[in-house]
Amino acid sequence: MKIEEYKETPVNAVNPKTPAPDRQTQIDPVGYLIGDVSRMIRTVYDRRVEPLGLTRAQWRVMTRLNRLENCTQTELATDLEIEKPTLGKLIERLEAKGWVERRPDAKDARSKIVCLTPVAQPVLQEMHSEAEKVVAGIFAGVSAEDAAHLHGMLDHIKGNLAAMLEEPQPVEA
Amino acid sequence: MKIEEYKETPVNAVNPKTPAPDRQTQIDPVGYLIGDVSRMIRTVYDRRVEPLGLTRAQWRVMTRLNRLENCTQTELATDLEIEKPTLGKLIERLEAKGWVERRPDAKDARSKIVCLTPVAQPVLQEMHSEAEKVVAGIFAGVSAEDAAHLHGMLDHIKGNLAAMLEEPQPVEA
DNA sequence: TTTGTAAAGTAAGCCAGCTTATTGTAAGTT
DNA sequence: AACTTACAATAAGCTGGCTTACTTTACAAA
Repeated sequence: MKIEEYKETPVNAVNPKTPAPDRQTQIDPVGYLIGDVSRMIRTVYDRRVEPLGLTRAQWRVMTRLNRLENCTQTELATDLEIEKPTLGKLIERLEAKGWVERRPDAKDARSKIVCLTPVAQPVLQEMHSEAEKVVAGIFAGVSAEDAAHLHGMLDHIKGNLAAMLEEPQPVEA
Repeated sequence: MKIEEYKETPVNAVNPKTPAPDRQTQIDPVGYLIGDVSRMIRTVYDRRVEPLGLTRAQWRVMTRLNRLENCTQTELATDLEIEKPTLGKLIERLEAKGWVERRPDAKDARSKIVCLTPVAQPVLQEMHSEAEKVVAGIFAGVSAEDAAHLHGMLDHIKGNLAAMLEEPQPVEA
């Protein structure tokens, strides 16, 4: 996996030519910052976990599986918020590596139970320990108050976004 | 493009079984929140722009191209922070739709100049107008002070992340 | 001038996401 | 009991990200 370069956030990538309304001049770049931070968090995790032989999508599957214990593919896909065919392909690769098994479901012949093999345990241990270090590093120098404030604002913004997503699709003229 | 479902942020997807250190109980979920918000912003844009017949990756290309005017593929790829082959495939599709053209570079026979066609203009107009509405909606109810604070904290976190990305790869035992 | 290195774009091939369509099984209806 | 509907998993095929390897051209150095 590639180690991404981190250049400065582009000052304004969406509305370069629009005479920006005052609110926006202050607010707009925050959108990009959020995207940058989100992407960088993923990249830091990726880099730490890559030596274990896992891709991002794969360790997500392993982690969830560890929590859900034994479950069907559909349950796992729902929990991961990915589609069933996407998960199916991921499981194929993990099965090929011997970290995961598919067993028939005794209660329903349609479904298959996915479970981790013992081989996967040490890998999971490493993942946990790396995750702790990364979280600590990300919030270095951030006070609990600031973290709470950040949380509150993101929550508010998330609420706005959720509302926008529930609106019926605006029909373009 | 699919309209994503927004369930609650999973309380703790990385370290479910770890007895979380105090700082973390407060801080950890923020990482997920950031991811959620980032993803939701993208999805809101996607939904608005989808009726124009563009995917996310495609409108990103169009928008940047509008700012950079005429430029080579390499320049554009660098600006978009994607790799050249990735951009190449995107341009192929945009060219097929008639929104973009590749012209030989008079100054360098190796490179090609990418430019928007007149057909693309109305599409860009729509994109701008939608982008404005979305930005306004996202920050509804957020004061300028809060926005500034948010910006500051994200900037700090981004700094931490940048430092972590510059560290040499920690060798796994 | 020739030669060697570097850069622009493309080809090929992998991973991961999606949608749509199929197959097989479960379960509910008549 | 037969039928229909719903659901689990997969197949097929698209987009979009990546890397590695290749071709063509530019440029610099011998």
